[in-house]
Amino acid sequence: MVTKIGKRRTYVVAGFLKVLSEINCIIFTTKKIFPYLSYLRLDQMPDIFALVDCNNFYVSCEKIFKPGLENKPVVVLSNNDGCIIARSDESKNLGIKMGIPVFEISQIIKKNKVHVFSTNYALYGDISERVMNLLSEMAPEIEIYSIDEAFLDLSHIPQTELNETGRKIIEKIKMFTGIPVSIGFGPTKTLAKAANMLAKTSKKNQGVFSLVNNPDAEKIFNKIKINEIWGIGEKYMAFFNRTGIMSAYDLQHANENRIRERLGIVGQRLVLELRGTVCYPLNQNPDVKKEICTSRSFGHPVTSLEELEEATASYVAKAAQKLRKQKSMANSLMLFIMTNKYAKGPQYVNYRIVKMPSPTNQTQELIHFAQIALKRLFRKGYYYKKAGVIVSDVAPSNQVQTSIWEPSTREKNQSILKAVDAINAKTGKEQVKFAIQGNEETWKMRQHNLSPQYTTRWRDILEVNMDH
DNA sequence: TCTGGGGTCCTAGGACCC
DNA sequence: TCTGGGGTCCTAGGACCC
Repeated sequence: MVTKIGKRRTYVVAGFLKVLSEINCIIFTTKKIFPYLSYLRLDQMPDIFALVDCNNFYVSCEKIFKPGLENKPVVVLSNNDGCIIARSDESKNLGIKMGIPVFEISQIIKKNKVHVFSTNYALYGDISERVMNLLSEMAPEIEIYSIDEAFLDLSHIPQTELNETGRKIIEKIKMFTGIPVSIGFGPTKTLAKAANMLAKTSKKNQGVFSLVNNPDAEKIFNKIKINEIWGIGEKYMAFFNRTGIMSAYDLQHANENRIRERLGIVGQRLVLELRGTVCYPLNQNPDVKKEICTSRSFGHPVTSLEELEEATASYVAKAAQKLRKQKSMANSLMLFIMTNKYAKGPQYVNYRIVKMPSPTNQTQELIHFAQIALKRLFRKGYYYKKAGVIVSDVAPSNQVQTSIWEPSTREKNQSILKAVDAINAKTGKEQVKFAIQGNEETWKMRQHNLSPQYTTRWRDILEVNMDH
């Protein structure tokens, strides 16, 4: 009798899967006719997602090479030494909030001897790569989601071994890179994210938490506040609070169709993911960017066209180099300049979009178009604070349509730029650049507390004194 | 008197993320 | 004195086509 039921079950499950795969085909062909079905993505759905997140990543990177910072309050600042963008636990306990301008808490910093670092992307980027390489070895599929986070497909791990696997991963990352990480498991990305938050917030979880068939799910979801859920920001929170949806539990049991009416497909996916239905599969090659932005605030207010020309040319050069690195070309370029929105003086914000005659990734050409845009944008008599360039409509170089308007100098310039990129990559900075980028860099951002590039520049590598 | 209907593509802006 | 930077996806509406 028992075996019969067992067999029958298997049959039922197999039949269900078959139906599912058929639905899958139908959905792909009819998605356009029934867009409301588009939340269903039945291709490659892992059963168990893990989210690995580095704890206080930038601060942890600084700590690797300065063991004396252990148990001390540490913060890392944004570009231009403007805002707090990373905090050690000790700094969090001092009440230092994420994202606030550093001058607002100068008293707290002084009084508690908080260690302050300028942002050091060269270092963080390199450490990140090491962490991600290790993670790739430990899972069949991985999606690098940000500089300090990755989703793993751990469907092959038995549920009973999840916690142990999590602890092993933590140990390995710590041992090989010195970076502490936390891990959350869940049947969807949204739930893995939530589990990760719980892994971090409770000491007794020791950095690992699973929401895969968790028997206390109801109690746990009741405690998760609506704004703690991945994908819910200020506006959505306001909407949910108005409708009386305050916790993850409330949202799980909300009327899906009503949410869909008000928040569209994004809202509906939130509900489904919380219920355990995968709407966001693992995305394994998100690397090629669709647009590339380079923008900076200036260290000092800028008034002259010449300085703006230098600064924007430098930003364009960076963007062009990123384009070449991912083997892409851009069809369109956007340039913007703005005054300091916090200052009292007259304000000016403007942008200009240039459609280029043929797609390119050559610095010279892009600078040329940016300069045209800048001359049209520029107004005398303002104190400019920030400028930036965004190249968009990006396509792979080998798929680009050639045009009869293509400059005849392309090929020659291509080899020049190749050499420039090679030299600059080797020295780790802009050793070779275009004359218009200037040399003074009077506009350059402030970075008063920059740590050395321990892992990416020869002269910054630590020396160990064997005498002690 | 009376003026279609269905579709695609593009873009700007909004919302979110780290 | 001082207030970051770099992305993605979705949607509504306009332009355009037949």
